[in-house]
Amino acid sequence: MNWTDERVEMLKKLWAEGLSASQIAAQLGGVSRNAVIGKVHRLKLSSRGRATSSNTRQKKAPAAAAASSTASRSSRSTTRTQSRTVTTSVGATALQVEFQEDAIAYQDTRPVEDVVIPMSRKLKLVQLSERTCKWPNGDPLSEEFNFCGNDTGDNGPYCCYHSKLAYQPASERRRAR
DNA sequence: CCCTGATTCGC
DNA sequence: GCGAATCAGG
Repeated sequence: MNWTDERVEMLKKLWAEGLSASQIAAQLGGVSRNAVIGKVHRLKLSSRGRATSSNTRQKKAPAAAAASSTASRSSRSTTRTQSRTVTTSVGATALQVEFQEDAIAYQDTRPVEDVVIPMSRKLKLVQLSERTCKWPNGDPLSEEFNFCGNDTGDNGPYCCYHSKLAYQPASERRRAR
């Protein structure tokens, strides 16, 4: 994936908007967070406006590591097999997702159905990791679409609440809702 | 642990 | 120029 003008502009825009590198990477698609950061640096538009005054990097010199041409990179124990398949239509006709820097508010105070309706973190389709609830809210085609995003805490792909909804045992069913 | 940006350096 | 690996911090 090469950096076309469009992509670069998108990057600048998103970066200026204050989105994190990973979010930008996800939105652009085809690039990693690191790629974005690297590009940002090359474009010299780091710091994002704010003077990072307290930034006096330079600590370690991994030169030694570089010397080892052998694949001593070892391996990350964590499985990076996430399914970043967020294909939210990028077709020619289908317009890009565009986040529109919408106000991420909306805290509808539902009449509490039974237990407790946890508030979703209203995450865009980004920032979802192995531990964030992937329960979708709303219409995927809508701009309002978002994911719960709460911590899953060993409940699989969903948070505590949503995993119950998702895997209703048929027995515990009925009262819910 | 998860995430963030920052830096280095082989390609 | 690019970006993975790595570092450092929250």
